[in-house]
Amino acid sequence: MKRTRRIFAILARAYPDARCELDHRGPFQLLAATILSAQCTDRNVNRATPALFRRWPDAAALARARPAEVERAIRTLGLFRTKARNLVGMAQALVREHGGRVPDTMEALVRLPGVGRKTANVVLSEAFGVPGLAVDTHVLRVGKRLGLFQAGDPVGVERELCAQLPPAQWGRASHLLIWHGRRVCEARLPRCGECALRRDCPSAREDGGAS
DNA sequence: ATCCCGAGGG
DNA sequence: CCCTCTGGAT
Repeated sequence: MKRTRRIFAILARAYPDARCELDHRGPFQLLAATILSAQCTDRNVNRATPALFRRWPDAAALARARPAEVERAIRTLGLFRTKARNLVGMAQALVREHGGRVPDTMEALVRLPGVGRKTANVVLSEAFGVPGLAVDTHVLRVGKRLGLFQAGDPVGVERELCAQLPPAQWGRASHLLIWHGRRVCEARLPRCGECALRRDCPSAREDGGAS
């Protein structure tokens, strides 16, 4: 759809620096950092990862870690019990089934503990250059306000957006929507007054809010 | 009080 | 569809 492409062109101009904000070195650390990013800000994640990766730099090391030790390293992130269990389980699965390497297919990634479609698409597009559109709460909210899709579920949204954009743009499109959702098109208080898409958004309101 | 770049389970 | 897991930031 032409409108969708125009919207992403505007976003690309507005946010030339939009990118994955998780600090990482290579596919494994990206995967780990992305798992940690659930329900907490990437700023908090980036504060915890240096010590985490210094101690457990790869899958082989993390696979042998004691979950309680990992919990202590990520305690400030919230959901630390679940995340620690998933990190160690993910690392063990990598060692057991993939020789300690991060797989580069959606099927293999979503089979790892704690890895869903969103995380898998981040890893695919960021680490492997495989086109993947990551749908999170921001993508859902911002896209709905803009009227970019009909679906209300992540899989349906992913399918619709992918159909409207060339594969080479899928990864970047994710970042642009997330970036915009965090900075301007916020959940409670969308700042329509300073939104680059004001003229193109059906939900934009003059008083600075959106539906 | 409420939210944060989710995933798993009922 | 719903719920739970979690603490830090605001």
